[in-house]
Parts: sequence; C-alpha cells; structure tokens
Amino acid sequence: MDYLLEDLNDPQKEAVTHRDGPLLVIAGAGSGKTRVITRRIAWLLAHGVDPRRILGVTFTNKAAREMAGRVEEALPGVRIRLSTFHSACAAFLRRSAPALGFSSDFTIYDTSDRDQLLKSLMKERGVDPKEHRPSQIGAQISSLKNSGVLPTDPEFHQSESIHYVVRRIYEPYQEALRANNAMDFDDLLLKFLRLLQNNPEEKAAYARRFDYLLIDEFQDTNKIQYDIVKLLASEHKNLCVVGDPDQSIYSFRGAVLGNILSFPRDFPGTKVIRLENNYRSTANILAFAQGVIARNRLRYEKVLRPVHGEGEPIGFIEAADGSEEGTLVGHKIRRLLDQGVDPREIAVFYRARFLSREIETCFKNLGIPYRLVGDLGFFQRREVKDLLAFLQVCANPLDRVSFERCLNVPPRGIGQVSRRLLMEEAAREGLPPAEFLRRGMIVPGVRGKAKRGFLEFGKILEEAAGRSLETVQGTLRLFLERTNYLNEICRTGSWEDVDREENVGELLRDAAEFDKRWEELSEQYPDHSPVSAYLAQVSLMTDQEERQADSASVQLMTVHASKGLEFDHVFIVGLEEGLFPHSRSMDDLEGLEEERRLFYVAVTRAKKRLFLCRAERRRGFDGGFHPQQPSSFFQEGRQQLGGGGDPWVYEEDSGELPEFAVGDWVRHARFGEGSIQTVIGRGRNTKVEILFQGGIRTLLVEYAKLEKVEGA
DNA sequence: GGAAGAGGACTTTTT
DNA sequence: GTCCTCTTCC
Ligand SMILES: Nc1ncnc2c1ncn2[C@@H]1O[C@H](COP(=O)(O)OP(=O)(O)OP(=O)(O)O)[C@@H](O)[C@H]1O
Repeated sequence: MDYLLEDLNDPQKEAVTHRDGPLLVIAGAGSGKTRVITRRIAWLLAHGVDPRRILGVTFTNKAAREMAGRVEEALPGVRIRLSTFHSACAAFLRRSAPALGFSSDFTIYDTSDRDQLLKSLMKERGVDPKEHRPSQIGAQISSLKNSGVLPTDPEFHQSESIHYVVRRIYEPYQEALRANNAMDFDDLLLKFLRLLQNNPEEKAAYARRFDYLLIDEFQDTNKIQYDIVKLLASEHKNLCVVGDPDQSIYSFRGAVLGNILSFPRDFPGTKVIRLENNYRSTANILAFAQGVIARNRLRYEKVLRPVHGEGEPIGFIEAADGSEEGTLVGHKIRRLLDQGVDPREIAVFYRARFLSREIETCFKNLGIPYRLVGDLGFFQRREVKDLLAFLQVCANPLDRVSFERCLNVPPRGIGQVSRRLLMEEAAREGLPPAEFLRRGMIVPGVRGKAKRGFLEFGKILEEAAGRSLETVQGTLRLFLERTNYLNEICRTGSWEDVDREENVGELLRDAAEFDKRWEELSEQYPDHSPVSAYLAQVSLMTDQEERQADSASVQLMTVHASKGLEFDHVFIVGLEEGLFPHSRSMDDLEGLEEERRLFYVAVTRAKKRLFLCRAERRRGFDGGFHPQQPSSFFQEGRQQLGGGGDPWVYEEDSGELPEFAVGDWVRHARFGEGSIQTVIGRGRNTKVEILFQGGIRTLLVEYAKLEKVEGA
C-alpha cells in the first residue's frame, strides 16, 4: 500500500502516516492540503480502520463529494461518506431528538423559512417587518447562535449591544421552532453542542463513536464547531485539521481565525506540519497572489514556493459596462474553446451572486455552455418550494411555516380572513391546523369557496396519510393530480411556464431516484417515512450539483463557492471598488483584510491563466448606470505586473458580417424566427434586438448565426 | 373576501 | 429580476 504515498512529498507523507494524536497541517494555497486529508483517510482505511469510525468533515456538500471521490480513486472499491458539519450534526441530532423535545424527523428550516417565521412572529407582536427586515433580524439571531448564545442564557439579557427587536423576538422564535418541530441551520450545530455539554452520557458515547477525526478548511470553523470537535475528540485526540489562515473567508458566519492558531495550545503535543510547495499555479500567478496577501497586517506568514514555471502573464479585461464585460469574457472563452480547451477547466468568479446574470445573458447569446455552481436556484424555486412544503406538512403537521405556504397553492379561495378563522378554531380544538383539516373538520363562519378549499386540502392530506407516505414520488403525484397543479400554474403559456414544468419534472425524477434507493438508505433514517427521510436529505442540499456534474460547461460561481477548487483558466469579474472589495466590508480593517483574503482565494484557484476583469459602469436596480472605480485589487495587478499595456486587443480578422435592418425577418437556431426591432452599434460589435415568439432577445450579430428569411 | 395586476424596495458571501 | 404590499375588480 506504499503506492498511496508515491505522489506525495516528504511532509505530506509524514502527515498521511501520522498515526495517533493531534495533527495540524498549516499551509498556503495549492500546497496539497486536501490531498493530505483524502490520502490520510485512504491510508487509515488501508490499515484496517473501519470507515464508520472515521469522521471526515468539510465545509460544503460539493467538497464532501469531491473528496470522497478522491479517496475512492486512491483506494478502488472502498466507499466512504464525508460530511459537512451541518449534515453530521443533523444526523446525530435525529438520533437524540426526543431528549431535546423534538421528534427524530424534525424539519430543517432554511433561511427563507426562518425569515417567514420571524415575519409572522413580528407581526403578532406589532413590529413592522418593513421597518426591521426579518432577514436582518434573522441574521443577527444567527450570529448570536454562532457565538453560542441562546435567549435563555444570562449573557443574552446582559448584553447591551443586542437590537431591541432581536431581544424581543429571539426567545419566541426559539419557542416557535420547537412548537413547529423544526430547527434552523444554526440550531443543528448549537443544539448538538448543548446536548454534549449538558449530558455526560451522550458526551461519552460520542467521544467514543469515532476513532479518527479529519477536518478540512479548519480556518473557517466557528466557535461552536470547534467546541463540538473538541468534545468528539476528547478521549482519543486523534484529530487531524488542515487549513490556511490566509483563506479564512467566512467570518460572517462566525468563523474565527483563532481556532487554527490556538490549536497547538488547545491540544498539547500537536504535531505541526507545514507544506511549502505550490503545485497548482504558474509562478506568475503565485507571485501575484503572494503580493496581494502580503499587504494584510493580521497574518500568519508562511513559505510557498512555485513548482511550475513562470507561465503566461496575467490578463486584464476592461469593459465599458457590465454587458460588455460579459461579452469580452465570452469572446476570450470562445477562443479558448476553439483551441480545444475543456470547458470544465474554465471558471468565472464573482463577488456577489447578482453579477452572474449579466454574464449568463452574454454567454447565452454567444452560445457558450455554462453551469451555475452552487446555484440556490432549484430548491428555492417557487414551484419546488411549494411541493416540498406540501411534503413537509404531510411529514410534520406541526410545521406551520410550510403549512401556511402550501395551504392556498394553487389558489383555492383561502385568504387572510379564512386563514385566521382556521387558526383560531384549530387552536380551540387543540389541534395543529393541518391535522384539523385532515380530519375534515369545519371552520365556523367560513363558507363558499374557502370552505370547499379547506375540505379539499384536508382530503388530500388524509389521502396522503392513508398511503403512509410510502413513496416520495407517489405523494407528490397525488398532490399534483388532486390539485391539477401543473395546469393551474402554467396557465399563461409563456416562457417561464416551460421552466416550471421542467422543474416539477426534475423534482419528480429526483424523488423517484430516492424511492429506488430507499431500501439501502432506510437504515440511515430510523423512524422516518420515506417522505420525511427525503426531506431530511433535501433540506441540507442547497445546491443541485449532482444533477449536472458531468455536463461539459464553463463554471460560473461566487468566489466563496470556489474555495478548494482549481481550474486551468480563471476569470474574476466585477473588480470594482465597492463590489470587490464589497462596500459593506470596507469600513474596518478586519473587513478589508477578509476581502483581500477572498481575492487571494480567487487568484490561487488558477492553474495556468488568470484574467482580472472590470467594467467602467454598471446598471443599478433602477436601470440607470453608475460609474465604477477599478478595484484596488485590479490596480495592484496592474502595478505589480508593470502596467502591462493591454494584453486584451480585439483581433480585426473575421470576414464580413451580414447586415441587418429594423424590420428584417431572421431565423435563429434556438429561438426560431423573429423580427429585428433595433440595431445597436456597428461592425463586429453590432447587437440586434429581435422579437421572437418567446419574447425579445438581444444578440450579437457575430455570434448569433442569424439567417435572413426572405420575402416575409 | 379573494385574486390578479401594478408599483415599490431591495440584492455580500453560505449551511 | 424578485419579493412584498397596495389597489382594483370579481
Ligand atoms: N506532492 C504532490 N505532487 C504533485 N502534485 C501535487 C502534490 N500534492 C498536491 N498536488 C496537486 O496540487 C494541487 C493542489 O492540491 P490541493 O487541492 O490538495 O491543495 P490545497 O492545499 O488543499 O489547496 P487550497 O488550500 O488552495 O484549496 C492539486 O492539483 C493536487 O493534485
């Protein structure tokens, strides 16, 4: 099994073969930390350690899957599951839920469920949700939880700095969660920690449950996570953590750099290993990255040497506005693709999610295949959330947030007033409203459409319950058929309806997939119906990676989502003051330095080629343009790299372009026939607005491959 | 009393 | 674009 060590350098070997006791690998970007973790897991497995006694934790689902893949690559035939902190804690809590006053199939609320609940609690207490946005209040509650403060703790009442709305709402919020048999993301960590702290038997049991703990991206753990880790490792101290203080980019989630720095003190006898070769990037890219990060003052210095040669210079792309930025990036990518570059080796990063829109539009027009990584999209889509809310109500009738969401979907005549009457009547009967309706009980004072609506909804619930939620797909289909959902929702016959239908189909497929695997999965979910197990799984999946993982597309993602990944060609867009670094982080040194770390992360993802991009103006939400100053990061690139002229020049080659005039009929491969509404610009930059059946599109003539339709 | 459509406010980063 | 509230019709 020495082959497991073959492609490792000496310090890596030392880390991988380190047997027992605390181990800290602290090293810069691209130095092979992740390789250490995955190889170490393989090494342990190869030496007879039971995979169930290893707990490997990463930060995102994506990273967990990727790393599991690498272990299986190194050790064919083996199967191992790596977790995120949240999924591991959720799984533990499901076993211990009754002790905490929850049933084991409790619901997990995502951020929008949380805000929904907060909103209704605020309204009940006469707090205007417009004056204090639920999401803001929720964010503050979240950061309290991430520093370990519950409303029942004395600190909560003593602290002066807590907003009065938070002060009023936090405790009712926790009570409501419990009444709904629900936890939010932060509860998953905090409640598990409290369970260990307050319960010596549980603590002892969990401290013996694993023999080896391995944690990637340790610089981004928060206090709660570290406390959990300490307790899990308290008996054997076989704890291997890996990280890079310069890549700490989650302080908004409570991450504390202190964790990785104080690790050797917290675990006396820690073996500290440094990795000092960068295997990922060209020397040019690495030198730039190090110049960038060297300007931070709060820093733990490390050595990092390039292994590769100088490589190509860094490129700069400066555009007049956001859409030109997208087009220029698209042009460049198109050329790379034409040279035979694998689209999966190209990535576009942005600081803020909304920047992806403009890029997407341009890529669509240019026909560049792309994929949005970590897109919240799918599970946040209206129709998907509606359907999941229905499943949620079936599985957990106490969940009022989901109940309120799907009660009147599709519209069945139930409004504000009938809703209130139902709640009051159900409360009088001492039943959750969902249960009240399921029994077919009547709400006095409600007649006509609303009355029928209640009865109908109750009947669907009853029928679903009658089938004991045995298959996810069956339960969904029941809802779809009884409500005629698709027809109700897709009435307008427009563009988006097709999407909606597809999303529903996608969910059904996903559900069917889960049903098929239920037999092997069921042991992971004790006391769960298939439906509640499905929900348990889905509510921790915030992305839809797997569905499209193999598509040959350019990858679009936030810088945060790029952590731990690598690509041959990287474009960082939106390098403008206020955007990246973001204005909300520019007030203090810590904020600015974190932006710089974030930029460092972005830069160090690139293996061969890096492009820094900015626009001179950008459209605001009102549609007007705002001038944008180049980001200091962009300027540093310019300076460090000698101002380097303009490596980005249009090539005046390709032959003639067809000319179009307003009113011409044209045919497009994908959008069909349409008429030209507007012609913008000249020559290679000509854009046309075309009215197709599905709506108006703006296309670049050069790439749209439009055909004139004569005699229309 | 409800539904559908118009108009306003708001967009950092994630589990 | 999206989410939410307010208005206008049924
Ligand atoms: N000893 C080695 N020899 C050659 N290549 C290596 C070696 N170790 C790692 N690599 C390669 O270097 C690249 C970076 O490795 P890895 O992702 O493990 O680094 P990392 O330290 O986790 O990076 P980051 O912190 O930036 O995410 C990968 O392509 C990996 O395959």
